[in-house]
Amino acid sequence: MRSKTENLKKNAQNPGSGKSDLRPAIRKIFNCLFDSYGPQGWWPLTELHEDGGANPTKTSSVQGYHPGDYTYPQTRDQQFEIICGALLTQNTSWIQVEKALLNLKHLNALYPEGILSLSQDVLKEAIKPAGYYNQKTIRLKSLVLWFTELEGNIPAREELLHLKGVGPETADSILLYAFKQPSFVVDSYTRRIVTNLRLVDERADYSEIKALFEENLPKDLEVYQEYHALLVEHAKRYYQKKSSYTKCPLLGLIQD
DNA sequence: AACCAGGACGTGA
DNA sequence: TCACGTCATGGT
Repeated sequence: MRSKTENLKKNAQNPGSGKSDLRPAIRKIFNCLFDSYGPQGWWPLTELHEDGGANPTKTSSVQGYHPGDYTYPQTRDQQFEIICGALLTQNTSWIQVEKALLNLKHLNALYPEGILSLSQDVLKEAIKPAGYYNQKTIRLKSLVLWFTELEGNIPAREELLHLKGVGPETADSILLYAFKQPSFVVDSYTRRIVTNLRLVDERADYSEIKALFEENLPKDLEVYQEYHALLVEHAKRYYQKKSSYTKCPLLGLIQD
C-alpha cells in the first residue's frame, strides 16, 4: 500500500478540466487518513478470526480484518461471505452482522448451497441479530440464488441494482470487495464527511458523491477499498454525534 | 432512555 | 424527483 500512497501524493496536482479542482483535496484527505489510521484490511472475513468463529459470544475485539493484504477474497466461499455481509450490514452495525455470519457458519451453512438448504425459519433465526430479519431472509435467499447462477462471471452494476434489496451502496460494496472492481462506495458516513467539509452540496445524491471520488482519484482497486474503509474509521471517531463534527481534523486540511 | 448502526423500498405529494 | 414512514435487533 505504501507505493500506492506515494503514487497518490506524487500526482496531487493535476488540474481536472472544467469544474473546480477538488483533486488535491480528495487526495489530501486520503493521505491524512492513511497516515493516521493505516491500512484497514477490509472486507473482514470470519475465517480470519483467531478462534475461527468458535466463540460467537465475544462482543469486543472485532476480528477478521487483513490490513495491507489485498488478495482477498481468495475463494468462492469468501467471495460469497462478503456478499452476504454486504446485504446484512444495511443500516446495521458490523458487530451484529458478524454474529449473524457466525450463526450461519455454525450451522455449516455459510456457503451458497448451505443457505439455500436452510428453512425460512432457521435462516430467519440465524440472521436475527442483524435486524430486519423478515425482509433480509427473503432478500438473502434471492441474492444467493442469483450468485449460484453467476458461475464466475463478474456482474454489471446495473444487474446488481435490479436485485431485491440491493441499492447503490450494497451494489458498490459487492463490486469493490467481492469482485475487486474499482467502484467507489458511498455510505452515510461518507456523505456526512464530504458535506461537513463542504466538498458537495447538502442535497447531493449518491451518484454525485460517488463521482466526486471517482473523478479525482486514480481508478485503483486498492485505493478505492482503502479509502472507503478509512472514511468509515474516521467517521466513527468524529461523525457519530453532531457535536463532534466541528472537531474533525480534516476541516483544517481543506482551505476554501 | 432516546438514539443510531457500514440502507433499501414503497408511498404520496 | 423527493421527503417521509417502515423494517428490527442490540450498543451506547
